[in-house]
Amino acid sequence: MPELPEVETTRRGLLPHVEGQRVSSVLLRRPDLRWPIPPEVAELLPGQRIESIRRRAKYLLLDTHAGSALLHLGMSGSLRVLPANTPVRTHDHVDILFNSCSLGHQRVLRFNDPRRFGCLLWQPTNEVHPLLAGLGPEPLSDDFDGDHLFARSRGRSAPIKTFLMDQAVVVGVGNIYAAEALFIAGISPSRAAGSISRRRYQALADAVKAILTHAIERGGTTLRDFISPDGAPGYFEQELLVYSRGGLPCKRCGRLLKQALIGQRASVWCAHCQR
DNA sequence: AGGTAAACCTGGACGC
DNA sequence: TGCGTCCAGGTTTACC
Repeated sequence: MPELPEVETTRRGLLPHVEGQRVSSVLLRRPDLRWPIPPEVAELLPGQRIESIRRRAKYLLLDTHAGSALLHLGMSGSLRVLPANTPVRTHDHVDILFNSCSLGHQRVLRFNDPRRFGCLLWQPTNEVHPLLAGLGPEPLSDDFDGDHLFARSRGRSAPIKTFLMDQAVVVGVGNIYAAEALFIAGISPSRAAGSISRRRYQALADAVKAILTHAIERGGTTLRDFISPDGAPGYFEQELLVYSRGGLPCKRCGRLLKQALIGQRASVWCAHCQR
C-alpha cells in the first residue's frame, strides 16, 4: 500500500480530524507489530494534545508536548478516523481514542495492519529516532536533485532500481514509483547505478518529483477516504504506465513490457523505451 | 562498505 | 469445496 504518496495522502486525510485533538486513552489489542510497542505510547500519550502530524519518509509522526508517536504502515497498514463505537475488525491492532467533542461524539484513530510489517514507536521530544537517523533527503525537497543521485551513485554496481529504492539515498520511493519514474526517464531498471550519467540522473530526479507530486494530487494509488468505513480507492492506479503491466503493450511504443525480479522485487520495463 | 538474500506476516489469486 | 503454491505497495538483519 504505502509509498510516499499514500503516506502523505494518509497524513492529509487525518489532519483535520486529529490535529488539535486530545488523546483520552490508548488501546493496544496486541503488544507488538513489527516490534514491541514501547510503554511510552500507552503511558505518555493519554492526556496529550496532538499538536501536529508530520511525515518523514514513509513514517508519520504524531507530535505532542510529551514526545511523538512514530508510525510506519509497512506493506499493509492503514489508519482511519472512526466513531469510537465502530465495531472492531480483524487486524485492528491499536486504537488511539480522542476526547469527546461538545456534542458527545467520540472518535478513534484506528491502526489496522494484517501483515504487521508496520510499527508504532516513540520518539522523545528533541530526539531523532534511530530509524530516522540515516534517511536520505525528501524527494520533493530542493535537497534532492540529479546531482545528488549522481554523487551518491558513483562506484555503485547495484541496479539503478535498487539504488533508487534505497531509503538512505532518497526516501519515499518504493516499488511502484521506482518502476514508473525509470520508465518516464527512459532508464533500464537493471543498469548499474554507477554507470549512469549526470544528465540522465537529472531526468530521473525530475521524473521522481513529477510522479510523486502527481500521485499525491490524485490521492495515492490505493487509498483515499479516512472517515467512512469503506476505503474508496485512490485514483492513480489506472494511470500506471508499467507497474503490474508485465507482458502488456507499452503505452508509448506498443512493444510488450518485460518483467523480471530485480533486487528481489518484481520489475517491469520497456526494453525499447528504457536503455 | 556494498551487495544480496532471508526473514518478518497474512490474505488473496490461481491451479489442480 | 479444499488444498497447495505463489505473490504482494517495506525494511531490517545476517552474511559474503
